Amino acid sequence: MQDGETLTEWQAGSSDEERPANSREKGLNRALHILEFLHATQRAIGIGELAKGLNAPRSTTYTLVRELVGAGLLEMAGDGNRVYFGKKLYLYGMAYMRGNDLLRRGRQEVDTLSRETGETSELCMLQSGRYTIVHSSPGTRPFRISSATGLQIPLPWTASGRLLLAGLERSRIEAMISQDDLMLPDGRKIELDDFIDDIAKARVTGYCVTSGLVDAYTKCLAAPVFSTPGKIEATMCLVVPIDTSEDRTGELVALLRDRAARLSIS
Amino acid sequence: MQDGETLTEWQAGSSDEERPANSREKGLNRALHILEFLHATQRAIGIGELAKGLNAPRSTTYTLVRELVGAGLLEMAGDGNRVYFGKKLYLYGMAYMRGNDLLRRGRQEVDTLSRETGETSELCMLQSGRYTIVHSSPGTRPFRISSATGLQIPLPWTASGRLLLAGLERSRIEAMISQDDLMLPDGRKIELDDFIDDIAKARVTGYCVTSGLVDAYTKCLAAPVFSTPGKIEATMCLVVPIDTSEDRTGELVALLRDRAARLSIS
DNA sequence: TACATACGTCTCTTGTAAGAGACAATCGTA
DNA sequence: TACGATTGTCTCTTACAAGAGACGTATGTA
Repeated sequence: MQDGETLTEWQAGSSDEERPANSREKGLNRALHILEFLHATQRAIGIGELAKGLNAPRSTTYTLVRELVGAGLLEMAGDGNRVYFGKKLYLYGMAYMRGNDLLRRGRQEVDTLSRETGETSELCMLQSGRYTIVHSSPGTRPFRISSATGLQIPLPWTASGRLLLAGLERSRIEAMISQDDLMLPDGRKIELDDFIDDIAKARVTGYCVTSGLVDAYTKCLAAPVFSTPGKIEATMCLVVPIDTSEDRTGELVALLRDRAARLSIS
Repeated sequence: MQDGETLTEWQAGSSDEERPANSREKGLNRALHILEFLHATQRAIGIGELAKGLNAPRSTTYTLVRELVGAGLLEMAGDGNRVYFGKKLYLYGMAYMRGNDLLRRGRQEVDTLSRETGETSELCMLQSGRYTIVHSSPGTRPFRISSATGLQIPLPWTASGRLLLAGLERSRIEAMISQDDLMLPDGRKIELDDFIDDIAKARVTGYCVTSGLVDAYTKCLAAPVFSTPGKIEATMCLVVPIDTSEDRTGELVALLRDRAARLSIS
């Protein structure tokens, strides 16, 4: 996990946060931080460790955890003094899914697409300014490139990222992308201008393909899902081996665009 | 929905709440109430209406909703001034599921069971003292008895309820059951003593069947899922037409118990 | 046995967030 | 056009929650 400094960065959504001092913090905010922290760690964690990770006072953390456990948003994990997400969050999440056509149908499309093609398929969305894998279905390859639901990746590293930002003004895009985001895992740096060009291009062609960005072995194909005409709400994407032939890539893109379009009709 | 009075009853989990007065309420609690309220209504709702429903001050409600929307736990629904659950809750919920073997495997078992039998199948758990359908799979009957995930039903109305309470002391059971819970939808009343007898019986036999409780047309078969030996963590259940033959019922119970036991090995 | 860390609970103070209520804007409807 | 109802924002006060820190206990390890 990151050190204390980065704490403020993955705060809740709203981009323009005022930072008066390290004075007292509202309980609700602390609680939201706790959830966000658990989402990042992806496993149960001790309360002390939690307090340290958030640099929140221990006493406050104990109180909050107790309240959240009481409400069912958190649960004490098996061994006794660790906490993780609770059943209530699962129930709320399912309720969200039920009320959200795009998500519900998108999951199905992704599942069938990966079954049909044998490739890893994903449904992606913009979530508080970050690229997020909302649902993914593994594919049948021996070396499958798995990526967990909820994983967040810098926008410039992905084909979907280029589509999700299509239609936004340059200034909004700049605000969303940090210098770190432009640095690929292997050390290469993407130029902001190139990235913005890519976005414009993706917007026109209606799809996007990137090769060897997140890792050296995969290609990423993405197609937009529209909510209202012109507004890209999500993307469907396929993650395939980088040596996939031109022909097959073309076929897959066509299929992908078709399925994504089907989702858009909503 | 209920009137303002019932508000205090479906508070967060902890059973023993002190109620000093209707003085100031903590922000976090208000927020938890909002989530609980949305879970009950199952649809987007206006902020004013929300404030009224919770009898919370309007100004506070606006502030909290803004914060929760910012954090992604809530989203403004399509038309503009209604709120409902947000993407974050879905992501947290999926994370919970991923970290929870019982739930993950339970969902699969339920799905296959309903496919194999053609009957509606459910995975149920005790959630903050209430019987909760955690996952359900429709079954293939023309008149299927559907019941949404997250639905909460009084414990005495169900076969699963009898199993989930097995092993608790009488006093704890009494504390969990209100007079309303003992009143069936058709007006009949279950005697608390009968209910507790049923629980003891279910505990011994290792399954439970109830007929025509929630409605006049269905029978409910349930089998326990153990986390640690002796501790019932969940139940699997089948909802079948009330005129299902003795023989078939027996077969189904056997199958159900087998599957539930398989889940227990965890 | 002593020492250093971590855990969970409690008490007390004070900075601040919850809430009352006023305000302007936007409805519908008579 | 006048009306009542609803919506979203803002200001100001004070009741109260966030936090510092002490305490007792349970670890591990030298």
